[in-house]
Amino acid sequence: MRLKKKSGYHHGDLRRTLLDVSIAVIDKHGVEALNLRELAIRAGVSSGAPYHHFAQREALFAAIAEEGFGYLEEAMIRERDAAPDDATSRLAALGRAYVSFATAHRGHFRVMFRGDLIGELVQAKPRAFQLLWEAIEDCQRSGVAPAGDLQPLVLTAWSAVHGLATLWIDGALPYKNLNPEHLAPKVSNLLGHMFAALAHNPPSRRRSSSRRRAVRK
Amino acid sequence: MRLKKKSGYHHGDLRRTLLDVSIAVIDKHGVEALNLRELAIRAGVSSGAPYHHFAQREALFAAIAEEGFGYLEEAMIRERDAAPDDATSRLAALGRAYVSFATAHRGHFRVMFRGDLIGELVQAKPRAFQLLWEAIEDCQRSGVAPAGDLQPLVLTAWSAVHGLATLWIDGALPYKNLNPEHLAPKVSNLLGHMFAALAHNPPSRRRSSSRRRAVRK
DNA sequence: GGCCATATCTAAGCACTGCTCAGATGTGAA
DNA sequence: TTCACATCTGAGCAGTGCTTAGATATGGCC
Repeated sequence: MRLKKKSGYHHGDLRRTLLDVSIAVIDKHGVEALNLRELAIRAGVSSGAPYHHFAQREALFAAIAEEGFGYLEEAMIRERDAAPDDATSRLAALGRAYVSFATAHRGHFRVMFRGDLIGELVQAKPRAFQLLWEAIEDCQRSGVAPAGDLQPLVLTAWSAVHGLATLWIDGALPYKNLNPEHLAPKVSNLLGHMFAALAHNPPSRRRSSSRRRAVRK
Repeated sequence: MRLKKKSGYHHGDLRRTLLDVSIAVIDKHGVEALNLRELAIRAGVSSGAPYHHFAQREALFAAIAEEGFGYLEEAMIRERDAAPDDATSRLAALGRAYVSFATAHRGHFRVMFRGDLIGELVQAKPRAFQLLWEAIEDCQRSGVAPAGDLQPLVLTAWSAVHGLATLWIDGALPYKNLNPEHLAPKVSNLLGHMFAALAHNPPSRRRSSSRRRAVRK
């Protein structure tokens, strides 16, 4: 990870190298572990050099986030268009793509949704959201999502995939020895099936069927 | 936020004060903004004093996280036991409690699930998870959750509420002017209804009903 | 009350950050 | 070849987390 050093003085493509090394470090050790001095050394350059490409640390993060949102959108579109030609499958494909992206590009994802927000430098964010929105709209049109307000549906779907990705990346899942490539399809498919089931069987129809629950505590 | 200063020298309850000030700062400005020197000043104490209560910054975070997981569990139990006496309502109550806790205690929540993991100092984490697990098990017994493997159901439910909380706290939701007290019940209820619907209408029964979707792009 | 082991706090200082800046060094166009 | 410009160097500043020697208060003991 000490890319193309063209001459002794001018680096060649320092900007790209800084991004790549940063992403690798963040992927392995988290955002807070990124150190500009060490970053410069790894890129084979002096401590002040990075500041000619990124005014502050935050600017570096913003660039990584922007790149990440682009990749995410591409991945979602790719998987959606490769899925079987029904609305439920396409929705599930978007979900799979979201989680797959997050786990395959932890470095990007961590920066994209880091809690201590940067400010809204990133504009690509809503596009992934819109893909989901459209997919669920398609589900409604096909009768495989509940009719009515879209917002709760979209929010639930997005929250589910985002939560799964986040929990996995943060190592918060109590299931050890379980890979996300296995989990993501399960959750995504379940979500698709649940939308369809609720569309065919709205809650008012089975109000009576909830029996007393079993013992607790 | 400069609590009980008993004498000039000994503080009185510096440990508690440090925790409270930290939580307030993290709530407002994020984890990275917490500065031990400024923290000491705000607590009315010299820069070295905090280290007699927390060996390192991480130890402070660990204490906050531990406290947070305790509060979370309490809140979930409280809301569950106050809910109507059917499995679906109780599951929804747990979800509401999770999101409500996160938004009402941003400081705690941010530390509890901060990406750059601390190490597994915190043992309370699995308990909130277990509450969810048991609630969904109850739903299965009452016939208001799909039969079969629990894991995808639990994972989906947890991911949904965790994702919603996370997206909200990080300010990533494209809906501005919308409060989580409104969102959380919607998503939680939807989840409960979807579990019930899928239990009554498993996917195999309506394989044929997904029609062609509408135009795209 | 007086004494002292102990917990608590102070303040100086070390190593390491993010960031700045004056000046050195290449590069490409004229 | 010349020179305006982009790029990089390296020293240095201010602000971190953390350490440590020594000062100060507290509570149990007689």
